[in-house]
Amino acid sequence: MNVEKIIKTEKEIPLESRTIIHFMLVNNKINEAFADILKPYDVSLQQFNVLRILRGQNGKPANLSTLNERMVTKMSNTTRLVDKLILKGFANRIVCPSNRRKVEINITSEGKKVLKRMDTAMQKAEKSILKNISTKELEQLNSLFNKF
Amino acid sequence: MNVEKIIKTEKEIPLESRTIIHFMLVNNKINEAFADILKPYDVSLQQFNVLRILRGQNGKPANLSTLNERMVTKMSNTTRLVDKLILKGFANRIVCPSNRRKVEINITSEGKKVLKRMDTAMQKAEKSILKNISTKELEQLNSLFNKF
DNA sequence: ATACAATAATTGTATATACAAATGTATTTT
DNA sequence: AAAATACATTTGTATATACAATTATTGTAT
Repeated sequence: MNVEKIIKTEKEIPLESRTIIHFMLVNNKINEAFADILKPYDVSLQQFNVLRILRGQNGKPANLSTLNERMVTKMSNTTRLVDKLILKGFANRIVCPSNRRKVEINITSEGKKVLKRMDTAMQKAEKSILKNISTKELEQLNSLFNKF
Repeated sequence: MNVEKIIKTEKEIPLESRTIIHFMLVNNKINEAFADILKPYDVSLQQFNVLRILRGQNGKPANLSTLNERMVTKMSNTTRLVDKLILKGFANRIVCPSNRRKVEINITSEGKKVLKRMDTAMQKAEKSILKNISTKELEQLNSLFNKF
């Protein structure tokens, strides 16, 4: 992935800016790859992320603030994201009996079923994205990312 | 930046997935920092990017496909992005006389003026984002990103 | 017990983005 | 020259996301 070629510039980009642009380019590539995988299932990457969180609860319902805390990309309208999952039959939502301000969200069995299929496809995509990166390099990336 | 802490999970995340999640977390952080800087100017990161491309043209007008080629984050509706810039008085657009299918987009002097101020603020943000990263590490990141 | 503040989620509204279809123009083929 | 194709952009429509205001419920202070 060559930055200058992709954004078609002849100018020398300062190392700092170049790194950030590079960062964004790789991130876009990853996001597009994942979005492509998820498209047939009609869920966004964020919706997929929430489904995984819900499954990870092992039956214990999640409320909105829990979801927000755990989402990789936090966002300012989880209510509507969950609306979409419910509409698709992948989740359900009831008012929390012990605290009627809260809400209890669960993944449905249909949601689990579809998520399982998505998982397989997503793992394949992950492998493909990282096919040129060695374990040592993955560790390097992680420790560099820690500095941000 | 600790992945497990941020997404509040106790489970061990496989190195591959962890790297990608880490990637996204850092990217989100960068995007938020930049968005915060740009918010007072009422432009999005993509709009800022297009303004910079327009300025980089040095008076030579750009058409939509040129913009699309050079944008860091390509998107499927550059017409409307440019609409917004025109609405804000930062750009103008005329039909290309030599090929009436095309369009000629230029940055206005108002656009240049505001962009100059944004640049200063954005550079500060960039510095702050990278404050813990050495030159050597920046080079490492770039060469690792090349593998994607 | 009432008033006030804090918490949790929802709703309204605006902008951003994705994608397909449509429009208008230029080029190529027959 | 007319028809077909290719090109460049725009428009319609749907979804996604951001942010502020609102609603409903609970907790706290007087």
